[in-house]
Amino acid sequence: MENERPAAKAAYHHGNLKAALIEAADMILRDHGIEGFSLREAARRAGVSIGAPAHHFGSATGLLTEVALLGYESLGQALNAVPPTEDPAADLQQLALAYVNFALAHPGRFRLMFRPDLVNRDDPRYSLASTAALTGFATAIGRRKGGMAEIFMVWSSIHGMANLILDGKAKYLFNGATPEDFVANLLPDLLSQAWPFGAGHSPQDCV
Amino acid sequence: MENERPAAKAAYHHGNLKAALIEAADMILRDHGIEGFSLREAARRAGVSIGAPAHHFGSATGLLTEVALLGYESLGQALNAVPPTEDPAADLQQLALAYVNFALAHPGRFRLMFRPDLVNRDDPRYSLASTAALTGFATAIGRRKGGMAEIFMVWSSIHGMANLILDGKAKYLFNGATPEDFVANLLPDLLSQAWPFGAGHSPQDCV
DNA sequence: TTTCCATCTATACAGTGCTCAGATAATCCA
DNA sequence: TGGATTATCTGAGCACTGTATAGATGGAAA
Repeated sequence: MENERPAAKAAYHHGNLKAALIEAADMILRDHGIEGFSLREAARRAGVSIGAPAHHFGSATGLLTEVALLGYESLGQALNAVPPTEDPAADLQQLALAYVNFALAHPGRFRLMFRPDLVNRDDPRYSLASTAALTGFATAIGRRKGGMAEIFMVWSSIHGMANLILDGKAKYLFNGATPEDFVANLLPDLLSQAWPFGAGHSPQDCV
Repeated sequence: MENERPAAKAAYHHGNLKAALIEAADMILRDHGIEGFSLREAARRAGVSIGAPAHHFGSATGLLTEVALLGYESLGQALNAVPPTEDPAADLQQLALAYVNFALAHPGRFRLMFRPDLVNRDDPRYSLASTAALTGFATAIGRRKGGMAEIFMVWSSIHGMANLILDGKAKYLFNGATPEDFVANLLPDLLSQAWPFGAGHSPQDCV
């Protein structure tokens, strides 16, 4: 911090501005959410002039696209951290937990990743990062019962949970718990008791 | 149109500005989505000065809150238009269809309704409108298997579908179909085949 | 050393939400 | 009917935003 800023300010050429701006943008998302982001604030945090980001990213969308790519990468890591066991249904439940946990732990990133107006999806890296993050997830579903339709249904369910909780539409489930407590304590029970895709449920019986 | 605008321009007092601004904002959402909205553009469409809306709504959030209230009202109407039958599971499936259909038919409204940063949820009318829109929906779920947890799971599933489709994350299911075609033709099959809450599935077997 | 070029600064423009003094007219009251 | 009150709306101004462009800077290649 204290040994980078002066160097960055002293040097006309930042040296690593692109990475610094991505980092700064990600920090803004963490601190003030997606609505707190501005290209100028990112430039300010990197200790650089207003117009500097344009050279590296072209536009605000360009910078946010990079952050979204990192977001998908970190989501993929969180999902891949769930070790596959012999019980695909239990795995699926753990994956759901990891997905919701990620959304609550990184709401800014998560929201950005699904905002088509803020991210350039024509960037070929976007579809790569997006699918890469969900492949382990998709195969875990496929081990129970394949098909795009099933993957879509499970994903919808998980994604809907994350969004409803994140948007404050599920407060009646919290019982005064913090988001961390909710994911750690309440959500696992909720998933095993009422989630039709998780352990204790047999999708074959349902179809 | 042509007989309202001149009257609105001629008269210093608009006479019905509050309603006109809400209507204008809703039209902006329809035409250009949530990101195309601006308080100034709403004022422009109503043929009124920039500062006029502030008197009626205080802020942009104030105006958007009114639009969100209308949104919940129209969602409630769409869901209540689904007639209850003797088969609660089939009803649930129709409700899911209506929910997703609403989201795709009114993406601007739908997105606004779930944006906590754009809507004033402290307005007591918000929680009223929000819960009122979903009561019929909730009771239909309750007829199958009660409990807040089940309602949350079904809602999550439906809401997740709507969001993933709306955010362009389910294009692989479309097979080149338009959103209208998708809801009319493909989604019903998808729901009856892969949705664990719909007709053809017995939640009792799953639990 | 000198040229070249990527990088960054400075400035300007059009747009935004919000604030506030003042103009306007509808309404209420005598 | 006439006058005062009050809700309504205007217009200008402030601080902020993203983007475009001309020019300054200095590292790197020749």
